[in-house]
Amino acid sequence: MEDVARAAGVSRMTVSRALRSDGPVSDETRSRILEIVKKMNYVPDQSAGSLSTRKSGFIATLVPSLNNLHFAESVQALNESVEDIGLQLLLGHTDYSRSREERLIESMLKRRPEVIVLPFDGHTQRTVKLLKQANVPVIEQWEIPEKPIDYTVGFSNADAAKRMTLALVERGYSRIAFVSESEDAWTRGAARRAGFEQGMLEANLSPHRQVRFGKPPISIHDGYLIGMQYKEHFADADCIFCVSDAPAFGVLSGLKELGVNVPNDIAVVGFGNFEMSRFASPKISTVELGGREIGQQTGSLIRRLLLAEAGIPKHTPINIQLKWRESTRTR
Amino acid sequence: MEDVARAAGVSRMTVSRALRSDGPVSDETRSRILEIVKKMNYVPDQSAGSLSTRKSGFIATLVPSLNNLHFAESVQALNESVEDIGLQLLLGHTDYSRSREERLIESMLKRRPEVIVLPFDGHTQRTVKLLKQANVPVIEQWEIPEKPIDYTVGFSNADAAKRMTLALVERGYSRIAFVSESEDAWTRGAARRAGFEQGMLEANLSPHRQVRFGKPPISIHDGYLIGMQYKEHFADADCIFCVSDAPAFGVLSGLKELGVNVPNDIAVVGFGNFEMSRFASPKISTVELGGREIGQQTGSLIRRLLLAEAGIPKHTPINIQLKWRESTRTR
DNA sequence: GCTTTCAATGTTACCGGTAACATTGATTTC
DNA sequence: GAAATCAATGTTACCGGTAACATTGAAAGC
Repeated sequence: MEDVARAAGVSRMTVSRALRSDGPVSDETRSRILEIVKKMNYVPDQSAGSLSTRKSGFIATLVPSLNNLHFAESVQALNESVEDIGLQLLLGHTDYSRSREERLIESMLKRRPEVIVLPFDGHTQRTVKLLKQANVPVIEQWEIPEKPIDYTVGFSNADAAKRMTLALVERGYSRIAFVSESEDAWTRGAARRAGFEQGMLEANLSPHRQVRFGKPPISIHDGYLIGMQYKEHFADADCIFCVSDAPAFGVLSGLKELGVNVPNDIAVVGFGNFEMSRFASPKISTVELGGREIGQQTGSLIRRLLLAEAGIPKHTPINIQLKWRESTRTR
Repeated sequence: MEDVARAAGVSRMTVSRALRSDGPVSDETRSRILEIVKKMNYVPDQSAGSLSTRKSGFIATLVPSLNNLHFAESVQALNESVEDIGLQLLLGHTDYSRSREERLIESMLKRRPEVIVLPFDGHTQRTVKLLKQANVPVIEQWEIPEKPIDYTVGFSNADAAKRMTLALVERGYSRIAFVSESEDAWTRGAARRAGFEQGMLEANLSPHRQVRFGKPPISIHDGYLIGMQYKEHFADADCIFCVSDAPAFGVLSGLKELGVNVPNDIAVVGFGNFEMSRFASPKISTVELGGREIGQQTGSLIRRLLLAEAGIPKHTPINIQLKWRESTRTR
């Protein structure tokens, strides 16, 4: 910057001003400086600037995994909605591990992010402490925590699963089985299971047809193995409701291999509306979660937070939708 | 840091040393300082440190899109392989646009990354200029450029497609159709198409059975629409080779809807080995690219670069594999 | 014509760390 | 016992920007 200033015959400060579009510099001086900047290929060092302004321009962003289009989409939407105001995502994936989450947050805080965005899936005590002390807005996404740290953007997985369950009952299914992970480490999965149980109880039906298999996150392959055990698990069921589309897709291919017809012999329902569900055969009925919307809403929430607007709501609800396709009968 | 130093009765410098595991500080002093750090919840500011050491700890990383498990996996693998040495990814997605790529690089350079990782898919002239002037190692991934900027990690898409084509011929297919995007904006797709054509010519077969449809990146839905036009496009073909697994999956569901049997009436082959291909019905034969391996190899390359090791090869080749499944006949 | 005002620019200090060199005091060496 | 050595710690300056205040000179106001 010194070099540029010298070449332009001004002080460093004037160069600094010329580079920020709002700085009070005469048009003539600015254009002269910008020309020299270009000629000398000068690229300002944003870290140095951040140190002085105390604005890092970073958003610490955690996702469970990129290996899942939900999250990837939501990150992409978030990025798109904040990049025009010069914000950068610092991305990390927790791999569904709370201790990894804690470690990531600890290391990201060293970069002084202006906002912290993370999925809610339970946190360690230390994570909560770190987040609170960071003195930075925290946005928890996807599932809504009972005790939010700060802001939330998401929906209730339990309510969504319950809604689907009751809709299935309304469509004539009564012996509905629920497929989920063998552990409840994955909070959102556990919430969906709870929603299923509530729905069944409310309809006076048994919530006890459940298959629990596979470590979170449950995969297509886990679903396939479950599907292959049709006789054992689903002989008296009329519908298989899966905790996510991945196992639903797998279950379908297992059933196909056994010659079990969906939806005539049994219905299959997923959760999440992955792209593959639209193209499975039969196409899978599922719950659409709006990953893009979560990213976008988080982005606009961040913009408002950084402008220090007043009256920003603590919770931004996201709408879910039931998608009916070929894997269920229509009444 | 000043506060910690005062509380410990030492100078700031000693605190700084105590926080870096290698600093020459007596064990007693270090443990005392670390205790105070913990009690006061002091989190050092890495930007300030970077300014002084001139090491940002950032890796600028571009991907075409996160909306594709290939890239997501490779990013995840890269991240895992460098996070233990304290490196952070600055992630951006180009959305398959070169001007977006240019803009992202420009903005990331302000963070003074220590390495730049990006997919090769053609660059603008200005991008190349920016990269060269940045005076930082550049790693181009996936496709191998004819004129690499610096380091490369990847494989030749043309060779891979040619290999698959010749293998199909060997399996008895001769009237092979190739499905790809309507534009060649996507360099890797164009390379695959070129490889297909070379393979067919080498086998003395016609490379002219081609369907070009959809904007890059071609989607499952595009494939579906293409599959639905079986009579029009594939009446005299015996195999459909798709530029990626996404359209292959879509083609399959289109054909199924028309009652065309795969592989008896016609074979379908993809490229990329997406997870869905293993669970489609029939399961899709495809080319496995090794996204994780690209991420890992890039990670270990970066480690060697930052240690300034000697004799680092400019190119790291990645192996591809042909995966034979149900969508093709075995000879 | 003299003061006021204001836009454009300059000066100084500081953001929060660390590099490089200086200092100190105990231990080793002969 | 004096000099040499070395581990532990301190001092000073600097990394590359910007905030905050100071200065300057031309235009506006009376």
